[in-house]
Amino acid sequence: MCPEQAHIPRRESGDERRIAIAHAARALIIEKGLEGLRTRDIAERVGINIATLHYHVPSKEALVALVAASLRDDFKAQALRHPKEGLDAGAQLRQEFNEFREIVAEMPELIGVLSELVDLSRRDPTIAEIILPMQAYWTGQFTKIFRTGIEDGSFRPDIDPAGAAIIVTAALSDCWRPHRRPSLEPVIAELERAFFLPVSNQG
Amino acid sequence: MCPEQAHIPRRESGDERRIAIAHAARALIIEKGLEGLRTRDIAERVGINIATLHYHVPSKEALVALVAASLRDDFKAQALRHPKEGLDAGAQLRQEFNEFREIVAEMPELIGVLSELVDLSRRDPTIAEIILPMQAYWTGQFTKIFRTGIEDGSFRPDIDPAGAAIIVTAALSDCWRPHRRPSLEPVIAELERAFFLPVSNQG
DNA sequence: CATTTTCTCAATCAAATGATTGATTGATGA
DNA sequence: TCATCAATCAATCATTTGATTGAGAAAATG
Repeated sequence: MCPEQAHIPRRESGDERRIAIAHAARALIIEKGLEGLRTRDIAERVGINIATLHYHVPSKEALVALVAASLRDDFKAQALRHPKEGLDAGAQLRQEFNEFREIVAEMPELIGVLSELVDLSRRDPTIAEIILPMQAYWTGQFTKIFRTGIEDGSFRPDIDPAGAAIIVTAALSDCWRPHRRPSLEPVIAELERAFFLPVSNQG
Repeated sequence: MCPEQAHIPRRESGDERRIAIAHAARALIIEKGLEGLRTRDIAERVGINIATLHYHVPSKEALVALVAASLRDDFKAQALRHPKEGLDAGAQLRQEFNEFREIVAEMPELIGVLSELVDLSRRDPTIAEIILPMQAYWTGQFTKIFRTGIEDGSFRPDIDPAGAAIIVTAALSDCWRPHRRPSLEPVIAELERAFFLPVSNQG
């Protein structure tokens, strides 16, 4: 009767499974690209049958949408972990840079998958609905920071906040790519010089 | 004798066919993404049989490499069309911006396909061998321009040429995406303000 | 305990897809 | 005129791949 079945495949709850599936999918998108993403590979990495995967996530389309939502949740959680109230514009900008450093260090796949899904958004409205607002939010954060920084005189007065925000997010995203990774710090430094007002006694 | 047979399936030379295949593939990569690229679709768009396509390009891998090489050739041709000898650094930078405007206007798919292949380079050494040097060349052009512009005093003296070059290429590439396209001019303007020295009578 | 719900898998399907085969056509040159 | 070769296609193959079916085990519910 074997009261102790050593190998009992621990039964996960639906949410846990879906999170595990999303994370496996993210890793596989980085490894093989969106064009190399296979439901079988995901199931194998999670350690479940393909049918089980389809039980939790009905279709591949839904699966990619799940990945998109998972990115959004991680981004949101990360932003909430670093409140920016009470900081001046300069400190807020440096805070954003630090958050990006943290993402690159702790969730390196996040930016890469995001960039693939931004491309996909061009052709897939379902994904666009999740990804574009997230990207707009990130750019918007920088726009706000630049606006207040111009007002309080810590940034160059002739900055176009929206344009500068695109430059910053584009440059940071670009530095995610492995062959650009070593350039992250020089690029951040150059961004600071490009927007901060030159103050002799700044630091 | 019917000297004009309206429907004769004109027989193309190998090179012509390969060029046509590369262009069809480029268009399809933009429409469906790398993950949606199908050899059948390419053959259909060129107007040939799949077997004929495989006669000219042995495998799908070779086909993507062909696309990469075709991008490189177009880039090279475009660069040669705009000689930069004799221009000062400021004019050279504006010249580069104009070249980019021209690419966006006349070969809008070029930047998009390039960006997909840069991603692919992370996983495919064959593609990396073609694409990364091309990307490095483009960045290198900006690096040189910044170096000379610092020396002749038209640019901010504390610019890090390599970092600034990455910022510029990343920002321009980002503005290729359709939802960013309207931001191209503001971004270019902001890039100029970020690197040119403020001169009251500059024009 | 009985019933229901949740979760899991082996087996299988149907379509998609990259690639090949074997034959045909037209041009070129000897 | 005939042999050769580049270019082309219809038909077909072998896998891959997203998805389904039907059955069963574990947990929750009553």
